[in-house]
Amino acid sequence: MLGRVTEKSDKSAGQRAGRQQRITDYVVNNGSASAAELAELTGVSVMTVHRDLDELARRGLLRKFRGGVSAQPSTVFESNSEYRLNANVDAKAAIARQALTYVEPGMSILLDDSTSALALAKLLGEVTPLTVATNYLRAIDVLKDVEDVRLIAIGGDYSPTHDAFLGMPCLEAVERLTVDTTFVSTSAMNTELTFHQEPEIVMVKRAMLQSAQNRVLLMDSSKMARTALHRLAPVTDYHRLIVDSSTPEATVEELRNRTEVDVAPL
Amino acid sequence: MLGRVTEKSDKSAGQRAGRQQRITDYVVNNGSASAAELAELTGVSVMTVHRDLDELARRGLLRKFRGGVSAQPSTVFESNSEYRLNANVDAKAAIARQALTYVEPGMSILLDDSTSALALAKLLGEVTPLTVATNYLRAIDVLKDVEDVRLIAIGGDYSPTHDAFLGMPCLEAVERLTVDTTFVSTSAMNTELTFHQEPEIVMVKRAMLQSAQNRVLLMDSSKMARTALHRLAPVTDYHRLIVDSSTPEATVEELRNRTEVDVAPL
DNA sequence: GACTCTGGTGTTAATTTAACATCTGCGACG
DNA sequence: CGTCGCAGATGTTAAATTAACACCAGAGTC
Repeated sequence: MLGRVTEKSDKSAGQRAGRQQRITDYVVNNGSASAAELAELTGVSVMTVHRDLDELARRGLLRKFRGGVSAQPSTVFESNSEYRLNANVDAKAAIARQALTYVEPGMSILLDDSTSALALAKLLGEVTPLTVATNYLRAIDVLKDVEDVRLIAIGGDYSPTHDAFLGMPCLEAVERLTVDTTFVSTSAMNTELTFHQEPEIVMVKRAMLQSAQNRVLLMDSSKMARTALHRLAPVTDYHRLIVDSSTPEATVEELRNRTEVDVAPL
Repeated sequence: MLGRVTEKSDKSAGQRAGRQQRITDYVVNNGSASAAELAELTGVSVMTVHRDLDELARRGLLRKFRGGVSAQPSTVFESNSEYRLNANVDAKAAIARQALTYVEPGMSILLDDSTSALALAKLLGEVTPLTVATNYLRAIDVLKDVEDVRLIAIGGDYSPTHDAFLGMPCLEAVERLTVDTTFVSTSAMNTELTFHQEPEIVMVKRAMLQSAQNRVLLMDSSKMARTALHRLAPVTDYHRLIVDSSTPEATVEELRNRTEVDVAPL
């Protein structure tokens, strides 16, 4: 408690974010860690570590248990909103750019709570006027100030890990809509099926697909050749599939047997 | 730890159930209590009280927080499987008896996770052969040994508070069935609508109603003139409503404007 | 009768938490 | 320009909770 003065004096405010990042990295690397261990690592009291861990656990990055914390199983970690936002940004941007070619002024579209859909949302200002419905809070934040976009927020139970509105209220709201095109993404797919590990999310995505004339699936190559517990829909249910350019050629060929496939140019 | 010998010696085994009952009563009366307080009351160690409280909380009877436990809000408490089993047994039995008149040999029926449906399950051996599907574990236990009843268990995520299988797997299983008659109950209704406070349950009941040619609602009078957060279905969606004889005559008349109503004789 | 086995309980030490205390910027205000 | 108070982050302390182990009584086995 005395050898810490040097650390504290350099910039006493706002170190919290950095410390939490350091904690997260350490735990993800080691699989788990005790509170005392992390206090040692960060040079801060055990109490403060606990406060950090509470926050990180609430955000869905780590899992807390008596004796310390552990990293989330990868499926959970990767479905976390914060994590996803930083993964494959270039591929997602390219996919979104390609998807934009299917958006025309005057259309109504539905976006799910995926980072790919968010990337698309950021481009939608280019083809106004539009009507856009989504349950993804980040997309809502992006779209709310765009001129000539009629934004319909789909409400529901707020989920902190997804930063989105889910549950039955969401399902009912989606079921009452019919749009021209739905753009969705998901966390896992192979050449036959799309999957997701969370049943709540599956139900929302299914409802969204049902509510559209046209269904477009946005998938960056990191999701390919993976499965998850719950089946979402067969690939043939989508009218079009947009993938990024690092998707294996063989996979693309396989997919072309099932539906239209666009490879988004970088 | 020494003045307790008398208590321990009278019958050292199996006192756990009684003690937990005493704890539950005390907490429900007082609204809340501390672990130390309950240790004093029951004459066991704080550790043992904690173990009891863990179990009671897991069963959904009490809510645990740091510093003690509190009673569940009444809506939660009343939707608890254990509680419901002991409420209005006579009315439920009479309703079940009446409902049985709509069951004929050879039919396929669907039962939800209600005590009324359980009461009906207990009578089904009288009109075999039957095909019975349910997601309620207690009903499964009742039916599994009945001769000439083909029992279809509807699986899903197990919910300890309901003692039933719910969630998406359950929904999908129900959607794949079509039965002659569904018997359901719910926790609240007025003369126009039926309600339930839990969205998961609402979805399951709705799916069950969809899967049936014939929909029968079983309601004892304690559920009348109450509402809950989520709407389940309008009264007109049910083909028949069976109530107990202590339902107010005016209410029965109102309901008769909307659908067929049977008042079950005691 | 001695043995094991199991389930319930008590004891202890470590962990976690709530509540309070302290410190540090930072803006308002005189 | 000082200082007042406020808000946010952190440390301190005492109490609550827990895991792990120890203990005991009854049921069954040999």
